Amino acid sequence: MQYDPMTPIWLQVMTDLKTDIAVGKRLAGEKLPGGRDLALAFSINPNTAARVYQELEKEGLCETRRGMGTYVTGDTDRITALRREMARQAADRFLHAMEDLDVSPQEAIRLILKEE
Amino acid sequence: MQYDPMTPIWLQVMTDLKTDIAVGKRLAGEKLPGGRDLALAFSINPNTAARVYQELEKEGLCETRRGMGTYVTGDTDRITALRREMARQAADRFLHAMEDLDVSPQEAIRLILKEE
DNA sequence: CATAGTGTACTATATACATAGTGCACTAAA
DNA sequence: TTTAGTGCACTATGTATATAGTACACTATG
Repeated sequence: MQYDPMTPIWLQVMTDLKTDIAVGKRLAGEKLPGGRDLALAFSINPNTAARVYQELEKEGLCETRRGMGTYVTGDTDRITALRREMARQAADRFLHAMEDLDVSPQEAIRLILKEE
Repeated sequence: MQYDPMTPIWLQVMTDLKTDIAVGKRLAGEKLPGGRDLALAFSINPNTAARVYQELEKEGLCETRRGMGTYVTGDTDRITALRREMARQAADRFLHAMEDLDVSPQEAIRLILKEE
């Protein structure tokens, strides 16, 4: 995984894990890698890995139990909502950019269909 | 203008100016605000404003003449290409997000048409 | 109990970002 | 020539990020 130098690494790894959870690549209740293992897997510092889990927990997407590890939340409704939120957010960002660039919705659709 | 704390301010202001240039709100050859005025207009530090113009110049979107100020490039082809680039980039980012979230192109179109 | 795996809390260093402030050189115009 | 506007080059401070390294406490298991 290569990182965008303009975005905090913890945020990029967090987004990656969020996506995995949203699409079921990481299941509800599943144990996530330990902080040190996550650091190895993503080639980051253990401190940064800890930050990732802290932020995920703030959003109610995982639960940390001291001495045991970090687990994906068991709240399946939360996970279902997450995927909708992330898709909606991406769409809104795209629409906003199109608006700023004076690109019509029709032309925007043509863009995502690669009919350039 | 309010800033996203996760993104460098110079990049956000730069994107704002790029968009203005792309859609013709700032015309080719037009004089841009002086560094100190830009700082006032965007509520940023003059040093940060200078950074914005430096980065814009790196992308060939403006030209700086010492003692005179900074001007939008006269290269209209470059400006025309800019709008296409920015739109294409936004579309690609959106498509990539949809792919990660296992959202089909059809559903993606429904999202940007707000048919949820 | 001893151990491995784990989360957590520190110290320390380096870099980027954003701010504030000062000063100087260049350009055009009064 | 004087002035205003401008780009540019500094110093300095504070914060966030990311790294490295160390240490400690908790949990489950052998």
